[in-house]
Amino acid sequence: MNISDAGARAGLPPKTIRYYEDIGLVTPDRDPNGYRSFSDVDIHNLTFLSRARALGFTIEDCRTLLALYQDKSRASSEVKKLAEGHLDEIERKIADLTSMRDTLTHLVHACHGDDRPDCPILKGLGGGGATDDETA
Amino acid sequence: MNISDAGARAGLPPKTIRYYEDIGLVTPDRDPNGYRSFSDVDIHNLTFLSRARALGFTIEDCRTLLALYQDKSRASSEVKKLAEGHLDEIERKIADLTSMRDTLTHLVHACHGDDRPDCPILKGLGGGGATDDETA
DNA sequence: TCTTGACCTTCCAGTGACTGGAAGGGCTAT
DNA sequence: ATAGCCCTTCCAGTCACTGGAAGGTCAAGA
Repeated sequence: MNISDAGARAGLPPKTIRYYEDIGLVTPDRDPNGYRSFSDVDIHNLTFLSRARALGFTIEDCRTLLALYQDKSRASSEVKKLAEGHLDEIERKIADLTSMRDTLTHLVHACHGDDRPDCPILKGLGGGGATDDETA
Repeated sequence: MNISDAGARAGLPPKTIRYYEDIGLVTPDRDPNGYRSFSDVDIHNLTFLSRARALGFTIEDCRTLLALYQDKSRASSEVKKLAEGHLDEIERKIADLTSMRDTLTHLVHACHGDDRPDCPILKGLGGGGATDDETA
């Protein structure tokens, strides 16, 4: 199967698949004309990678996960440990973003947003964080 | 003031400040020996940038915000529009991460995590998403 | 005076995970 | 033969820094 069809099945653009080959995540055969030829196993592995990436695992995590996937004698604890570590990372990112959102929501709500220059958002960024009267 | 002290006040590493100068966000004076010399206004602008970056605004957004900050006749609606756009982006990221977290949490909970090879996490990534018995 | 150590300077390269584009070759249908 | 689409490789760019090398400056201490 050609790279476009493989990509359509795995849910990945051809460019990304070439990149994955570059960094050694997949090793498709080649047809006599030099075209990559993807087997069912290749497609399967690409789909695995696509899903793992969609869950936010880094490429290096994906490399490890794929190796564990192919190692029929792996310990599930290894997979779980990796997944839990990633879960922690996701939680941390959500917490960071939520904190940003809360601060920004506060500032946006305080800004009337008309054609006058007075702006609590800019005050919040430049000043000490007060939105109107700092002498309270 | 030297770059290290300026960085300490603004909450930015010297490297980052040099980078900000490279891309034209700040333009500190120079002492006769070639060292950068940061005025109070420079520190203020750097602090503004540091806070805006901490809220997740891109560098280009920061450039725009800084220009609006310095333009005493800006319309607050422009600032608000930019902030709301960024807020939408943050919400989208939180939604993406939350979806990842939910899926991953489900998989992690289904995995016993011992020294046996059976692993619902890998099954979820490789197979159709089933965690144990697909013939149900 | 000399040296040490901490600062400063510029410039180059690397990060992560692609993505865009150029230049050139292959395949199929008309 | 030609058009149009696919394939190939290779190079450069993204974003916001960050690390490191090579070299200059300055204040304090022996």
